Amino acid sequence: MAPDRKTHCLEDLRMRILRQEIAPGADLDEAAICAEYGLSRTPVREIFQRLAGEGYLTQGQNRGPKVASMDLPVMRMFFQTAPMIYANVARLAAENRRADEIPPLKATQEEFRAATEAGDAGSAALLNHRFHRQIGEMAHNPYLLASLNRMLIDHTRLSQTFYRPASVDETARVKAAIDHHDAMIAAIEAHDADGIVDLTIEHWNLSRDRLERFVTPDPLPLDVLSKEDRANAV
Amino acid sequence: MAPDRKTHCLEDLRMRILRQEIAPGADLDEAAICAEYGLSRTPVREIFQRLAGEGYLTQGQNRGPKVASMDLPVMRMFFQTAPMIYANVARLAAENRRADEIPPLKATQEEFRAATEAGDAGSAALLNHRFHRQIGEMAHNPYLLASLNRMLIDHTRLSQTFYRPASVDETARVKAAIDHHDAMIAAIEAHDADGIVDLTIEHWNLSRDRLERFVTPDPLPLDVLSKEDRANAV
DNA sequence: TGAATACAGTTTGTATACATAGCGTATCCA
DNA sequence: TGGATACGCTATGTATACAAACTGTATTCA
Repeated sequence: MAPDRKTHCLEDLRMRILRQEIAPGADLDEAAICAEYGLSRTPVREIFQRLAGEGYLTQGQNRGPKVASMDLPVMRMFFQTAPMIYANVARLAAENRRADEIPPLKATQEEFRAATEAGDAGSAALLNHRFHRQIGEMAHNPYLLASLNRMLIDHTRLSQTFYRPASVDETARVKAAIDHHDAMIAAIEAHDADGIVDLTIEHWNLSRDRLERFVTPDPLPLDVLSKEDRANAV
Repeated sequence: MAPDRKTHCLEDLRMRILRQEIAPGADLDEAAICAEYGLSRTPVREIFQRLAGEGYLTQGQNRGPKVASMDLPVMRMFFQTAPMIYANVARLAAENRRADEIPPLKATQEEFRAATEAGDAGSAALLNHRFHRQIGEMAHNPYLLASLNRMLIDHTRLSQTFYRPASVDETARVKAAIDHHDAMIAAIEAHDADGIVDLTIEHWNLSRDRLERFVTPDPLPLDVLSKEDRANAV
């Protein structure tokens, strides 16, 4: 059915952007997407509008849509703003959550746990995204939700490498993140606002360390080139 | 030219929603808007998508667009969240503003001053909206800007009565708001982050008092009906 | 009489054809 | 040879026709 194709296109584009399969700053080819998803230009253009509204894309006048970029000034803002938004959203979620919102959150967490254990890094990042989005919705605050959703787009894009642990140390970090989620669910369920703020800050610190290492990785060793090579290099 | 008509339609709908000429919760008639602005359905539908992304409208599946409602739970969140967002945006604006962003802000303020002096309540509310939006953009923080813009939609809708001062006391409040704006411009220009946070809180408190009075007005006098009338009323 | 279903009218969604605007290239002139 | 202009191509924007879905009403059957 047609709406299915449209919904699929929308969600698939979101996913591809979050997984950086479509890189930040890349131009989207309308015709190619029409062909790929079997839709005409009209619904595809509506999808572009929608994704632009959600912060996945930017659109100029008479100019194709571009995937939202992640340049340095914006990244600075990301690290500066994230803890405030995350902590406040979490507090409101603990205060305002409805009982029927708990089971879906737990379900996401189980899927998330399974994906990390299966080593499915891409799915894990997406499920982590969904987990935090669900908490955002439980806050029932449309104003903060707007910020949170934009933060999560960039957070998920940045964290693509996180769930692909390269070392024992990083495996431990992923396990810690899963434990945080469990504790966060418990705190939300118990209406423990102060508790979840602490947990959220802790969770953020874990994430931040990893993200900052990704943004500013260890420098390459200085002596990879022998003196002769360096002399010949120019 | 066509883009002009489209842009005009977009901005005019925004304005009509902000001024509550189209009430919260109202359904929009696609055909009527096409006819009114001389556009076909395609661009009008794109405008709807865009306005939905900005938080002016909500759209359901196979269902016409509705103006975003302002129900009680959301209003609670509004009052709870506004000072945090406003204060943080203002701080960042003072820290990150570029020199070329100051003159447009001053220009808006002059238009705003003129509108209040002319007693043009609708324009004043819209120019106040633009003033705070411009400060939001000067923060150069896309995450917080998303929250701010959504807050300003509801703030402007709520404040429709503000610039239509009914009493000497309220005239004084409007004057105070204008003075706040002047001081805020000076603080931003001076990179005075702490200063503008204080100003912003003060500005918010002024606004909040007025808005809360609008949301919960003084009760009607109890003795409007005489005893006999009440006896006959049922 | 009440409920359920079928049908008509309206509204929403999609496809396609057409119009316009931006962009690169090639050619011509100085 | 360098620059500028004109031409054609591609991509973006708009209009319209068609399809599907929803809504309200009327009719029929229990």
